[in-house]
Amino acid sequence: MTEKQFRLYDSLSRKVKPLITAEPGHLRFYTCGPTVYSYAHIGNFRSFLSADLVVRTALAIGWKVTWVSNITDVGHLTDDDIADATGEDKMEKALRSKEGEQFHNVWELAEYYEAAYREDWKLLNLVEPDVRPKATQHVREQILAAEELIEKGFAYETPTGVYFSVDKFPGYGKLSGNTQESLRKGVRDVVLDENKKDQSDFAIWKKDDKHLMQWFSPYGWGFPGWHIECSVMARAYLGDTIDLHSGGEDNKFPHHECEIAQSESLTGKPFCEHWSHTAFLQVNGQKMSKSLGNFYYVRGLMAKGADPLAIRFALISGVYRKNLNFTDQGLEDAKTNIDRFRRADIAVAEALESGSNGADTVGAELEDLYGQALDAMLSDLNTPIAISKALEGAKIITRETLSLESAKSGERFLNLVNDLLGIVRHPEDMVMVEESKTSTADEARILERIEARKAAKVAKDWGLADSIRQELLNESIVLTDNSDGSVSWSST
RNA sequence: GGUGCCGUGCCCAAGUGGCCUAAGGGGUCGGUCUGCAAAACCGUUAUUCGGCGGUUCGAAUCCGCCCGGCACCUCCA
Repeated sequence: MTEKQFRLYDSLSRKVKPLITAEPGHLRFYTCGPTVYSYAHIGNFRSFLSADLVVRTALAIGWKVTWVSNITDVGHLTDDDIADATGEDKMEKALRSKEGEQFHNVWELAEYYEAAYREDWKLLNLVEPDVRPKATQHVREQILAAEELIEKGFAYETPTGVYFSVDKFPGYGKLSGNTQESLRKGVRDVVLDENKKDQSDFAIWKKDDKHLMQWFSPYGWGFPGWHIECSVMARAYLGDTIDLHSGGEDNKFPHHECEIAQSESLTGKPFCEHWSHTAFLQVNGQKMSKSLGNFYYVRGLMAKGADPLAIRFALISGVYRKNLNFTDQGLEDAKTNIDRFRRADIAVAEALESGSNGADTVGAELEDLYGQALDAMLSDLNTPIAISKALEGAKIITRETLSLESAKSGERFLNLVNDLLGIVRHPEDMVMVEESKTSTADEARILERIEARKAAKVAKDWGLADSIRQELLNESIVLTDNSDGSVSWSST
C-alpha cells in the first residue's frame, strides 16, 4: 500500500502542507474543548467536527490516533481582567443567571453542562477522544508550571498574580501575526495594570481568594490562567511536542499564541508542528451572538424536529476554513441528503437478505468513488467534494436492483463512507429509537385504516381511498404505496 | 486605528492561472413509473464567477482601486 499524504492547512506557516507525525503513522492531536458554563452551541460543534474529520481521515489511511480534547471547567473571566479582576467569572455569572438557579454551586453547574456536551457530541456522531482531561484535574501541574516559568525567568509575580513576560519569548506573535509591534500599533482601550511589566503579558495564575473555585498555591489562594491549562494537559498526555493542535479561529490569539510561548519556554522544544483553525459559523447570514439571541443548540434544533445527523451534515457541508452559513433551509437540504444515505443503507440490507445471484455491477465504480472521497478529505478536508462523491455512490446503490454481490460492495462502500464522514448512520443505532409518539392502540387503529383504504383501492373507490389517506395525514401520518403493493406509514 | 479572511446560479456550496463553454446538493421545470400522490429514476436550470481597470497567448483564479460581508486585536469554538 502506498503511503497516503494528508495535506492540511497549517495556520503557523500559512500554507497547506503534509501533516507529518513525529512517530510515523501515529498522530498525536490536541483539540481545545469548551468551557462548560452553558450548552455548547452548533458553532462550537463546527470546530469540534473539523477535529473529528481529521481523526476520521487519519484513521481511514491506517494511522493510529491519540486524540486529547479537554474540558475547561474553570471559569476564567468574562471581561478583561488585566487591571483589577473586576471581570466576572463565566461560571459564577452562569450560576447567578436564571438557568443557574437549579445548581447548588459552580461544580454542579460544570458537571451538568459537561454531561450535556458529551450527549450532544454523541448525537452529532463525533468520534470519542482517547482522553478528555479536565482543567480542574490538572491544577497541580499548572502550579508547577508557573513555578518553573518563574524559576527560568519567563514569568514573574505581581500583587495580582503570576504573569508571563512576553518580551522573554521572541517568537511571540508568530502564529497570529499579533507581534509586539503590531499590537502596539493597534489603538484600543486597554485597561492598564501598572503591576505588569508589559501590557501584553498574560496571566498564568490569578490571585483571588473570593473566587468560587480556588486552590492554594505558593502565591496564595487563586486560580490558574486559561492558557496554561492547555499547555499542561497537552504535555501530560501527548508529550513535549505534539503533531497537531486545533481549535476555533478565535483561539488563535491570544490562547494558542500564549500556549506556544509557555510550552516552548518550559521545554525548550517546539510545542506543536501543525495548527488547524476552523472558521466561524454564521446563522442566517449573521454572526451568532448573545446580543442577537441567535444561538442554536443541538437540543434546541432537535426539539424542533431536526435529525441530529442532518445537523452534522449541514455543519460539514462547507470547507472548514471558510465561514459557513447555517440556515433552516440548509438543515432541510441536509435532511434530504441524509435520507438518501438511509435509503441506500436499507436497499443494501434488503439485498443482503434476498439478493439474486449475479455479478457485482457496482463494486468497481463504488471503490473508485470512495477513493475520490478519501482523496478529497486528504486534501485539506474538502468535505463538499467528499460528500458529493459519497452521494454519487448512494445514488448508484439506490438506482440498481442489487444482486447479492452488488449488495456486498454497497455495504462495504457505505461502511467506509460512514467511517470517513459519519453521515450514514449512528454507530449504536442510538438514532431516534423513534420515541414512537403513537401508542399501540393508535397503531392498531392506523393499521385498520390502511386496510380499509386497501379495500377501497381494490374496489377502485379512489375517492374513499384518498379521503382515508387525507384523514391520516391530518394526524401527521404519511402513507406511502410501495411498488410491490405494500403500504408503509410514518409519523412526522 | 492595526491584522487577516471572504463575495460563484433562485438557495447552500466546490473550484484559486489553461482539462471551467464553473463539481455536488436543495429548489424549479419537463419526462418515466404509479388509479392519484409520495418515493425513485432520466433530463432541464450560470457563455458566467461583487464592480471597474490592469498583467497574461490565456483569469472566477494574479495585481490595483472601489463596494459589500466576516473575524481577531489579551481569556467567545
